[in-house]
Amino acid sequence: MLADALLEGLNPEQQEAVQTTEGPLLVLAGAGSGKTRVLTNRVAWLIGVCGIAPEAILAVTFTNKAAGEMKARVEKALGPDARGVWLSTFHSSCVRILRAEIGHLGRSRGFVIYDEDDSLALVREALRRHGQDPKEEARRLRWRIDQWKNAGLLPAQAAERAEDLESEESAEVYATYQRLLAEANALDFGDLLLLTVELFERFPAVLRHYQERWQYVMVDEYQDTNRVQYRLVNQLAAAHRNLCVVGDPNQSIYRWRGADVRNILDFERDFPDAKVVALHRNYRSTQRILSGAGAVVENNPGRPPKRMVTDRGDGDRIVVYAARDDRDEAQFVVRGILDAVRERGHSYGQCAVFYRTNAQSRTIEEELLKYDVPYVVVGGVRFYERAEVKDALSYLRLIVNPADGAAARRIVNRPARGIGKTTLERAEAIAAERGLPLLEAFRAIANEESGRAGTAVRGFVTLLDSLEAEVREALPADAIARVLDRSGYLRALEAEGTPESEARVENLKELLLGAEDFAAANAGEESGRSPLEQFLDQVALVSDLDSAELRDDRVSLMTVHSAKGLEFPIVYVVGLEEGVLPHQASTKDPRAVEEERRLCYVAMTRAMERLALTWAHERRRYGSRSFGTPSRFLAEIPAALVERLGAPDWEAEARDDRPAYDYSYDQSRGSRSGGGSEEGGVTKGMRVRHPIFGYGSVLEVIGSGPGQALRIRFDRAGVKKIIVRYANLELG
DNA sequence: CCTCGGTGATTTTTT
DNA sequence: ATCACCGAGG
Repeated sequence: MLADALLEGLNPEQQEAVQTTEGPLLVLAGAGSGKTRVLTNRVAWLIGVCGIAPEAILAVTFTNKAAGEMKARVEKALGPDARGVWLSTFHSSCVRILRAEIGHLGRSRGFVIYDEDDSLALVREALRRHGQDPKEEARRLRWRIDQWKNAGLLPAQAAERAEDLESEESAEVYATYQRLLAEANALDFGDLLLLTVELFERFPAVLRHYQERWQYVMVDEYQDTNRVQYRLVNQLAAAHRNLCVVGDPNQSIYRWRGADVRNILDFERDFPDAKVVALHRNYRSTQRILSGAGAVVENNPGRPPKRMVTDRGDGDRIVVYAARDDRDEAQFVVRGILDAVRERGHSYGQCAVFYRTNAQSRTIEEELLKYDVPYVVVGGVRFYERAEVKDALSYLRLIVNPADGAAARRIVNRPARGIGKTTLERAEAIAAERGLPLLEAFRAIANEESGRAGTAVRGFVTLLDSLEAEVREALPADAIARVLDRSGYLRALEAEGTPESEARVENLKELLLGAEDFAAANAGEESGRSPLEQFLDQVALVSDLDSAELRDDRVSLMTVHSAKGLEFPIVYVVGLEEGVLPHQASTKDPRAVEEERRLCYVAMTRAMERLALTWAHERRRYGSRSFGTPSRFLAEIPAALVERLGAPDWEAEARDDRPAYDYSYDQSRGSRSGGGSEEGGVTKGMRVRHPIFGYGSVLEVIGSGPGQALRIRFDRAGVKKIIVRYANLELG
């Protein structure tokens, strides 16, 4: 009976994927092919039909949201029987394992999890200890360390592979960074995975325990796994070899974060006996949308993807709108949405706007506001990364783990209590010298110094001590409330009385509410760790106040990356220009362009009924004006699928090898806007390209009309004075 | 120690 | 345009 229910409504391929429980299985799940349903039904099948113990199943996803969704669906099918399944993200799975086993690596189980900010601060500190200036280096190096970790390289291995002096030095700082992390009893995101893999490698008996436990392993979004995740999955599945991975190479969009699409492409090589099931029936989009998206992604080299088919009918053509500028583009989008809602019975919640970069949301938002269209921007600054929220949490972190230097550094002078840079630096020097945690260094100052600084530090240390006594065993919400009150943080914020400070107070209230919810949801769970500790784990690993983002009565705005996994009846993808999508930074590297193309594919395949792609001739970018040409991806969509709106026939020109529009400043054409007017004229700060000197910035505009000259600082050739009329300059 | 103003850079970001 | 960071001055 349950068996029938679990197969009902599934197509033959989906059924096969659900029923294939033994041995390695690769499910190639194209966009909208009902992948989540297959995964959840497969879990339910294993338990409810095959009689496998829930405890023997591990299913990992990338996001909490995906994990939560699957968990809910499995529980719906099976009831409470499903409880024992480990269904969580890579990172939380690793946290659970490490909380139990990290002792083997000589580390304490009470570790805290550092986010990007904390980790950046620590990289700075590491650089300082190497006598280097942390200014410029820090961001880049943090990135590099992250990449090393994604690739599964510990400092020693990174050093081995260093081919130049700079890499060697970086690897040394990496080693110091790891040491500082250990001293702070902290792990960064990358460590969670890397140390788990290391643990399993060095302690086979520990690995064996988990291998035996998990007879069935499933991985979602396998195309986005990085090398460490790959190793982890292979370690865990090695004994039973019941490994099911699900993914779509065409939706691999996190290469820049260390994801390695080879993981999925080589699955059949890794497991020669693997069964492969391809889900190519699409349940989301109309045929035109599907064919258009497929035609784009087919331009990537490699095995051409299997064409997706749908039974949703042909649908409308894909609209391609050539806008005059970004405002016009936004207007087009908003008018279209208003039309869909007023004339065609759609709700705002069924409409979405996707863009390549967050900065592009501004123009769209302005226009939506103008017409009173309700919207929500998904993503952007994350809740738990807001300064005030991090401040409050840092108090808790420091109370739970006095070794947490990042937390101490953060709150020692927040609210302002007269402990400035000088004092902080002295504390850090003491910490480095005597090998103490930062907080202990502050204690030393409090005990040893009598001056103004000493008094201030004493105040801080006393505050912390009394807070610790009050709060350590408290419930998270109480702890936060007390911290905000006793530290004077809330009072200081309220005293400011600015709109910003009010918003911060609001955020803190939201944090309190979130903490209360957490306490309600997690009452009595897990052993050994205080509610406060559990709460801190949770906020470190949850990207946002989870849900409540997509609302039925609001238009959704988000980056294409955030859109992955979602679907909307009506979709606008804006900014389809060279330099935007594909992004400027990606155009030099063919592999990066391929990823941009997949990004375009992901964006298009989110649409169920109506899809519009827009580009703008002219766009405000970094404050100044820039001119754009239609994205190469637009030309890859067969004309028969497209309805072209807006400005003139760009396609004929785009087929040419030249840019679609020639905005050269030569004598025959003058400036684009007809010369003289400010509209298209050259202004200070503008970026231009000279046929001989290359790119440069305009320092000064001298005169006007035919005699107009420019002083330009060229990136390579220095400052030169150029007569516009003769120079054949291009904007760029 | 705090605040203001100049400087530079500026993709995407599940955890 | 905007934001984060740094250095000079209050």
